[in-house]
Amino acid sequence: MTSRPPVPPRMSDVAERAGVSKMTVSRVLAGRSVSQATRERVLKIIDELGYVADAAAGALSSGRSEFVAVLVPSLSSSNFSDTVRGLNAALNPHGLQLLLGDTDYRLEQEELLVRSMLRHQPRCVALTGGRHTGATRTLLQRAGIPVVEMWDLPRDPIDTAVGFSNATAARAMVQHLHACGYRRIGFIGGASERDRRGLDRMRGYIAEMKALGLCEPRVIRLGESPVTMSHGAPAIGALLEAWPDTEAVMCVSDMSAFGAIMECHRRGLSVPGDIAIAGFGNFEVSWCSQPTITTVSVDAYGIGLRAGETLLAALAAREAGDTVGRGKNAAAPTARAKAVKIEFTVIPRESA
Amino acid sequence: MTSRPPVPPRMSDVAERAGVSKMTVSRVLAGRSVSQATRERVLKIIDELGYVADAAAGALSSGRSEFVAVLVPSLSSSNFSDTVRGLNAALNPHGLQLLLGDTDYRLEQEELLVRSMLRHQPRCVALTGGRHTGATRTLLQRAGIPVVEMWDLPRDPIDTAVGFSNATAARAMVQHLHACGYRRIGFIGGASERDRRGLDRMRGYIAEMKALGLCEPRVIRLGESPVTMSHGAPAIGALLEAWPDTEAVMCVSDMSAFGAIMECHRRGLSVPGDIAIAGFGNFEVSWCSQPTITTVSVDAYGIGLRAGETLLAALAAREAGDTVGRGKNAAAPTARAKAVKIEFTVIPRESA
DNA sequence: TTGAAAGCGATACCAG
DNA sequence: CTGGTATCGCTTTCAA
Repeated sequence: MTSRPPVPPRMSDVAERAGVSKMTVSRVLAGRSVSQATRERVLKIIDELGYVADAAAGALSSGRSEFVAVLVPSLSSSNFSDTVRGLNAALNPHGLQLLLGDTDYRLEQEELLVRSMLRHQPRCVALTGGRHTGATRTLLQRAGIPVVEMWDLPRDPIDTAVGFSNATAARAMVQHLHACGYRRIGFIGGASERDRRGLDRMRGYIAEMKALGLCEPRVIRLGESPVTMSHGAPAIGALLEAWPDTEAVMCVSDMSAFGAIMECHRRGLSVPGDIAIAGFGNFEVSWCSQPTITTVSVDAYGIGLRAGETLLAALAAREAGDTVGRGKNAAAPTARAKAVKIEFTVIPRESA
Repeated sequence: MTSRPPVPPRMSDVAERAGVSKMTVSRVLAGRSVSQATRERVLKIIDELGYVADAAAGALSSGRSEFVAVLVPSLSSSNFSDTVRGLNAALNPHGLQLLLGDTDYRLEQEELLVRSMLRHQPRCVALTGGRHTGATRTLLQRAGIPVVEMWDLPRDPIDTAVGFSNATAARAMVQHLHACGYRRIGFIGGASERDRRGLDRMRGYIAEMKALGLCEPRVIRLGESPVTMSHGAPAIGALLEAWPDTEAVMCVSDMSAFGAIMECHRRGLSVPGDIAIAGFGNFEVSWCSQPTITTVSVDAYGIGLRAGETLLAALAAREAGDTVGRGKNAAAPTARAKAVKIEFTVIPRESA
């Protein structure tokens, strides 16, 4: 007991001390059939030695990792962090480890991250949105692994998709406001071209305003995505300056809506008395604030959960149909590409 | 051109088509000195083939990965997601990839995640808080890699720490409230024993109440961590029921404070007219809400940034002092364990 | 149920 | 600046 070896123990060390072969140790770790006595002995030695198996070696040898590449536009948005939680809830029990990346709403960044994550041979990939660079699509297709696109239902999905139409959801909100009797309705959102879901909501708003024969669209676009609470104040300020007679405002997100409502309070405008304000997302603030905020509820966690399940199903199908192995038939295109539609609901509350 | 091979190309394929050895390809990828002409040719082939290097093989061969294990109690808390952003900002430029884990405030979960992440041979580890299971400490020590504990300044750090004393910060807030003239001050926080930082804030509150000779501590503990906006309403309800003459309330987090303020509005109590309410964390809501919320500002992003820098420094020191190699001298304990103290500030606003 | 041998795909090291 | 060779630590595969 002079000094513990400075090099971490290997599987062969464990095997030696347990008087078995490496393979037996490997089987114990993988939970494969090994006699009860042997298993216990090996486990004991592993514990004594503090042995930690090397995942890189395992991945190289078996040709499969336990990684799932996950890309979201922003980790600070509760929206996407809920989706990540959902993904994790679905995938963790299957021993899969999320490799998380934050694209900052930039497609080039997404491409960079995909490229870098693909180096780890992920079992599958979850992306946000339906737009990607050509290279991203190519990379993913060549990788031949299941892919799911979240939060949108792209016309031409890479593989599978779990989401909803942000445009349709926005139209539903305009319809709701219209049904409430509002006619001069404005929209405030981010200025970034990169936030496709935000843009889709804006487009939905515009389309529905036209469809209902309401006033010309009144759109204010300001600031970066994701819009936060501090977005609302200047945005509604700009809106009211441009169109002082606006009756209702639809915001690209509850965060913005909250900021707008607070600004109205500061200006002595009552909500919805003087002006109605609606949000999007059903974030916690929308039902905790005073007044509570009318919004569109989307199950962000559920999107992650369903996306995870979709990936698991694809992996299972692959296991069944393939001889597995280092991508032998990996090129076989997932012919059963499907889309999972997530429901949304307009939730009328006090603010509109 | 009948059909593209279904198996992804290897480095040897690239080498062959470029008419060079694997080593040259490897050097090109690693950015080491290679003649300009050769480099361009290799790069071109890589692009044509869509070659993606296998990180597992690289890690096995070189004995080092590009992973950094990061564990936070919750990914949904903007607090920790900001810290993660900071870490990423510091580490990404150095080609390091975060391996993110969510412990859900549970030490056993943390241990599980550490164990599983250690299998990937991370270059270093960032943990949240100063309390861990014995096994976690042992695992980390045996791993012999730099470790940083964030958000706390533990008495006996595993290696290094970047944080502040939550108790001291809470005391500062009590002092501020006292200086404002409030005497009957209450505290509302979560009920979970697992949220150490929340507990430390509560302890700081109690200690300072005693130190200032104010009333007996008035503590309400309710709900799980992290406390969210919806925590505040029931919590302040309970507080006012138990001690109706309370003049000021200090909340474990801005989220809770916001919920409490909204509840006061519902009850027709003015803040701070009828009751003062303070938060903790300087979250966005604290300066966007109406009234703005008095709080303690902590640079969550900065904690991540500094933690990342601390890890980078440790890695650099290790490179310099060691012959590197597969953990040869890896056991050499980081004798220069240090702690980085992050400043906090009480920010007086409208609510208190 | 167990073991021996043969790689997995890259990098380190040493020559040239 | 470039190439050959020997691993790296594990799992696969096949035999016993």
